Amino acid sequence: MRPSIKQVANLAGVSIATVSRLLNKPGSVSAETAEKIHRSIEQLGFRPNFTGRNLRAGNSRTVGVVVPTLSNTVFAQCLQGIELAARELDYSVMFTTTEYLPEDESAAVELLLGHRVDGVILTVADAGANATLDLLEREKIPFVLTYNQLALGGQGHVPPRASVSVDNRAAACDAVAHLIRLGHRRIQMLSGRFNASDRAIQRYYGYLDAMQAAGLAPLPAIEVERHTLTAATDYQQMMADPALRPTALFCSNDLLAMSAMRDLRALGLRVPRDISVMGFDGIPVGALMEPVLASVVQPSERIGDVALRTLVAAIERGAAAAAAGAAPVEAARHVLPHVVREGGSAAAPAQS
Amino acid sequence: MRPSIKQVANLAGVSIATVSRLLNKPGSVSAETAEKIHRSIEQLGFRPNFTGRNLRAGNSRTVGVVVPTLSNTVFAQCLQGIELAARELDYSVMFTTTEYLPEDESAAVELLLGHRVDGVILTVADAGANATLDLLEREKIPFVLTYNQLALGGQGHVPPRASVSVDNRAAACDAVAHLIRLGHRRIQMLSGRFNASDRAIQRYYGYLDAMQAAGLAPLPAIEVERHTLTAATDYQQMMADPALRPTALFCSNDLLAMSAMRDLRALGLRVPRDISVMGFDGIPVGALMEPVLASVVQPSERIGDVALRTLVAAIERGAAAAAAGAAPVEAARHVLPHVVREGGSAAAPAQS
DNA sequence: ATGAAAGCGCTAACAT
DNA sequence: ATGTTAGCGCTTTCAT
Repeated sequence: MRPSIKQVANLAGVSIATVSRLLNKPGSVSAETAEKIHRSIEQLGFRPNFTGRNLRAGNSRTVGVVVPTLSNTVFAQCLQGIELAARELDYSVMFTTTEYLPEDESAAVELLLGHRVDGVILTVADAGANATLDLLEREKIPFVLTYNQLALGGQGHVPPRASVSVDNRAAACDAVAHLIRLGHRRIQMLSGRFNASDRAIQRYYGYLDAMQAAGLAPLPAIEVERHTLTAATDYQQMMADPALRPTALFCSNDLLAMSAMRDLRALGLRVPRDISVMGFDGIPVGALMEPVLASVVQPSERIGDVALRTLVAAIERGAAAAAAGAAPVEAARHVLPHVVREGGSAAAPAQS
Repeated sequence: MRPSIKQVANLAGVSIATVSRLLNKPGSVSAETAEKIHRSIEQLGFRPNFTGRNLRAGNSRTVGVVVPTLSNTVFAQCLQGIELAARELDYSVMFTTTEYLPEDESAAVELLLGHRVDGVILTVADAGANATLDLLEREKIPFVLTYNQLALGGQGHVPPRASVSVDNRAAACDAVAHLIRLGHRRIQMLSGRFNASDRAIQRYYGYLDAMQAAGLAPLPAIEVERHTLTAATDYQQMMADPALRPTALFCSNDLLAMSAMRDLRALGLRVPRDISVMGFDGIPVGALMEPVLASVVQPSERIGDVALRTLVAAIERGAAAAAAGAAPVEAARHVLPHVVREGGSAAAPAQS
């Protein structure tokens, strides 16, 4: 067993209370006792046990993070932002993945709650009707959504929920507007499964907005399984037939866009000469490619950073409120700015 | 305060021990008591508190993970592999980043040790002489290195350390041999800072091996700050001058390779016509580009998976050993296979 | 300035 | 099959 505060106390010839005091407010211990204790700590290689501390304190200075996957750079960067900020604020991060499976969302959160994390940051498939979020709410655990965007004031009582994201709908609209400005009229949206991502739905709305604003006929979105276009036969047919083929593709995320470009090449089509492609996310590698992947950039690392700070603020506000008696929960809805990155993958359509 | 085992016991009219038993070995509780308790648990929304359990048990079923950054997909994938395996084995993951700063390595590990993680998975700058690893060893906390590769039997007593990686030297050698086979003779290696990555050094040795085996004159590596080639003036000069310019570039990682390709384009050079580029890591997006990024693929997610399983095995072996009295530490050195991915970015050099 | 003691939630002897 | 109790490491009254 590792040395505990007790061994330190024994060795230093003081009570455990004094050791604890030295650790927490060093001012309240006499210089010579402090000296003795420090020596004992050194000698034993003592390290305070957070488990004991947490049990006593009822909080863990740990936040839980739940994201769909780390295979998508977007979430990796977000987690990166969370971790950096957490370290700065002296919080630890417990991390889990859901693989886009809603049932795993609740399991993940259950586990985190078991660990008594002080709060949770999560990206869920659908923030609208979500049992996991309801659970969090029931348990009065502060949480912040990332990427998910809440529909403002739906039917019935929509509880206020904190979130950090871009305005997905407006961002998508800007992206499509960019394509329209380039001269495209037949624009097809390619999307990840709507039921795995409420963002994708918002982005489709943004597509509709832009098309309608320009008086163009919107097309139904083609939903594809994560990055596997080959399975989407309707899509393949559309691409193979010049009459059906759109002049531009708007993809709900960059990975999808890059996969699409690869597939188009396999079909003998050239980007942007034969068809333009625009993505969403603005992952860094997109800017390294040739042509540069046109995309709408969301500040993923910043999203993580803001989410963590928002969460910690809520945690500490909550703790203060618990101490004071009141419990005013206020949910901040952070909408971070997006930027349209123009890129060689989106150009004016060929004259036909 | 959240409901504890005590409230459940009260409500069910049994002792806390009985509740605990139901939770741990349900067989030892009568059907009707179980029924009562379950109802109470349900009613109170009770969830076992791991903190209490951990304090008592002396272990946390949590592993710590320390990687340089999540901005490099390689580490994100590795973490993904770790998380998936951890979830399968019912372990939780506490995660930290070092930003390639050795001093942050120890801080990170200190923090994890404070949380009493049962073991640690880490990628350090230099696994050779590393204070953090020494600390872990002193504390007898099982740990597994990822990506880092230990020099076998160095001078003095080299403690056996577990690691999971590819054979960086052989892999780099294979990559360069591929370039040589294509006809290249003047091959320059571009590398991340050697002092931030012992892998980079191993890969440089691999480069030397391949060059020497082919009777070619190796060039000193050009070390660049993470992905910023623009600052490397010697490199810029070399590229600008056709007489100095190598016919192929071997980069110590894919991000670097992709940055290099971008820069070469800016210089008006075309890949692979004017110069070939080969990377290392085999990140998935490399295969989506055109030309496909030639690279040597290391199975990052698998590295994470194997690391976690190795670690858990060590943890549980350790626990068993502690119970039995003996304490045989055996360090497994997993060398996973790499694969050379040929790609359009590496082709035969132009006749000159 | 320091110590004694209670208790956070839980499990594991040890009774019964 | 169930209850009683001690104790994991720590902080925090309450005394002194």
